[in-house]
Amino acid sequence: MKTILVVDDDAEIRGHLLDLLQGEGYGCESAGSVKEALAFCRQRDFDVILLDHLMPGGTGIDALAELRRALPKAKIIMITAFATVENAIEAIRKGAADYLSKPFKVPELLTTIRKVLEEAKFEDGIRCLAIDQTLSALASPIRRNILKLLHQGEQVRLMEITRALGIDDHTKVVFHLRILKEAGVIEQHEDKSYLLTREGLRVMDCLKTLEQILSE
Amino acid sequence: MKTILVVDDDAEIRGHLLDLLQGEGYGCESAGSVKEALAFCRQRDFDVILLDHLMPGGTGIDALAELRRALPKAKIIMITAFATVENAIEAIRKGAADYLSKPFKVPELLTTIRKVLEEAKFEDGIRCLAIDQTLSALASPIRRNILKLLHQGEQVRLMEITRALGIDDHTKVVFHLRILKEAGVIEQHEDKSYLLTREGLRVMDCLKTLEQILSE
DNA sequence: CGAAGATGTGAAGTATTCTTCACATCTTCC
DNA sequence: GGAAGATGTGAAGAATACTTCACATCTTCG
Repeated sequence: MKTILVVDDDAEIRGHLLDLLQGEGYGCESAGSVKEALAFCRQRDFDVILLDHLMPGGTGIDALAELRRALPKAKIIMITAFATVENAIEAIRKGAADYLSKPFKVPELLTTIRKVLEEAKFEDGIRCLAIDQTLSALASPIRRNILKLLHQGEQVRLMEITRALGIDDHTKVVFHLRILKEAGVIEQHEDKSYLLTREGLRVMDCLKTLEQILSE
Repeated sequence: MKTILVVDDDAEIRGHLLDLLQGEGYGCESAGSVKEALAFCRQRDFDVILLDHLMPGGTGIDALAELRRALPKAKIIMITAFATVENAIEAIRKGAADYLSKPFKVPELLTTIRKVLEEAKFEDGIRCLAIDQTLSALASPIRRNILKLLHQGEQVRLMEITRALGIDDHTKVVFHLRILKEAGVIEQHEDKSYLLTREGLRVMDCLKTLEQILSE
């Protein structure tokens, strides 16, 4: 069941939305303040957060950043009474998934929710795919050695890698380089030499941490 | 070439040892104080550290801890003029690889160095094996899902995992659980339920970092 | 006790990944 | 220009990893 957190200071609106959304089969909670919302987010996960733009003690825009930090995977829909383009742009820039202006019609809200949930599903799929590929890439000692070499050497050419690892068949190295390239941890310079991507660099940090964990 | 750092406040002894070890084909540096030694360790790596027990400004025992933190992979051999069992035990407890008492004969020193280098090679092999196993374990989505389940649920039983993942054949889950168990990230309670090991918990942290990296 | 479910083993088959080899193209350097 | 080396592709075979199935044992509960 998908879960939604409604954040609005107006108790009546909260009640309406809760009834409506629960009727649609969503799991719902509501919070009357940003503080309360953050407390909820620390306890449990939500798929969607409906966030009113005008909250007592600061705009919802400030809350947006905090909520996103607390639940990076949650999709946040901003709701505002006074819609301006500027507000909308700012909200989207700060990471809101969508933007609705009051008064909105119920079907409009529901389609918006369905839309962001679809997006979430898609992104989750992508993420899973990416981590799968990255971890598969890291699972081979040969590939980890290649990465270590690139980590030290900055830019290294195919035959340098091949010889450094003491491999006779260079096509074997090509095979593993391709896998690393497809995983996005290495890339190829115009002059054909290989180097770590920014992502690859950070993956190496992670690998180092893992090595430390495993060596107690 | 294997490298050795000699830490002793007596310049004459340092000179002797340096000549001797360089003659044996080791790459050597020497430090007259713990501070100097730490400075070296920050710059570069050593395979072995020869550490005199009695250093001005504190015993070598204190230095031992600091040096080990600076270079976790270096093997430290403590050397002392007044050998006592207590000193030796304390040194080993604090992580010294071996213990020599002055005056020692040259062959004795050399065999000790060779011995700890052999140990290091062995441990390095073990470490490689461990990281290989761990990463292979993480490379399968099914196994990562199992880990996530255990991470949330603390203790979970086989059929709970099987059903939660929507798998019909429980022996498939058994297969993956065995791999996770062999990798040391999960263990089995007496009542047969599975849970993360301490190591597994830390590996999950690492995995979370990786996920964040890959979702930018 | 005995049926139903939980846990697990081992073997056989399937799918994937890895290696090897034959060959193609493109540089580099004399 | 052409020999030598660097880089790469694609296919076939070897090796591993994964799945499935048949079956064994051990709990649990009526």
